[in-house]
Amino acid sequence: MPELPEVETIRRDLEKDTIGKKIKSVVVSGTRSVRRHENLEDFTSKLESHKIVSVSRKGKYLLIKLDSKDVLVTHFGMSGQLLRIKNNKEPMEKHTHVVITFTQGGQLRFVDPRTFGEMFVTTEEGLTDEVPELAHLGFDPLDGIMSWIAFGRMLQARKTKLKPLLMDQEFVAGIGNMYADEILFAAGLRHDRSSDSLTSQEIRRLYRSMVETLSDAIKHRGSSLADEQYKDIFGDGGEFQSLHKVYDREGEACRRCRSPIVREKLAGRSTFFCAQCQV
DNA sequence: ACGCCCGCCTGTAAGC
DNA sequence: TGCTTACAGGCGGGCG
Repeated sequence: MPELPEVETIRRDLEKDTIGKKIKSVVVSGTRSVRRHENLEDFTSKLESHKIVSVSRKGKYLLIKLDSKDVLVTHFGMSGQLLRIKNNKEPMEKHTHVVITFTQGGQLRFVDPRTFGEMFVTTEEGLTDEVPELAHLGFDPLDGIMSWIAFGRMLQARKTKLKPLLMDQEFVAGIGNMYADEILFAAGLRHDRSSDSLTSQEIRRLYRSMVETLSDAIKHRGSSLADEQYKDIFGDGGEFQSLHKVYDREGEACRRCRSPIVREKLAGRSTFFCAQCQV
């Protein structure tokens, strides 16, 4: 499940190797991955014969900007992958939904078994005017430093449980179920603590844990778990899962206090935490 | 405003 | 062994 660290890893790799490339053709199969356009022609024609000028990211959204001022937006959902293919003749992976071929040779392929992900093209202005999910995104935790006082005010302004708040893309962009658990462990805070109950020390710890956990995860090229199948553009997994403190470690010893990691179901989602270390 | 549930999907794994 | 069922979750929408 690509969250901020995984999308950032994809972004950095694409930036190194697709800028300046010109799109020759785009082939879409099925109706699930490109669903915002009235017709597929509208999607493909906005991409074909245009050059990639930059690759950026907002939260979990990948933004590939073109020389036409249009932007190809990719959201990975649960199982989306963007694969950089050097040889166009390589056999298609199952669940390949979009194939972008470059004039210089090579392809980008969007593969997505669960089809929660999507691709669409909008204008640069459209990112803030026409796509509410993007326009309403909260701050990016790695995009500049926020004072912990400002962060504390934001927490105070809400009276909600910490975990759902961290996962609220309108509050802070890019954190999903997995990194929310890791961040809360690092901060020593329980998932169900109310956001307006934190001491100033806890606010600082939460802010620092958020930035450090996400940065560390990027250094290790994200997390790949058995069933979530995150892969980078080369088809390789990340390395951060081996450094997880709580996520997917039910019953295993807490790396800090040795008590078993607890798993709870909340709103249909798994939450992993240490009942000793998190208060 | 908040918390929770559902539906959308398919691959994997547990259960019978 | 083989079938069926449960489970994983991002996110929008709906409900209490």
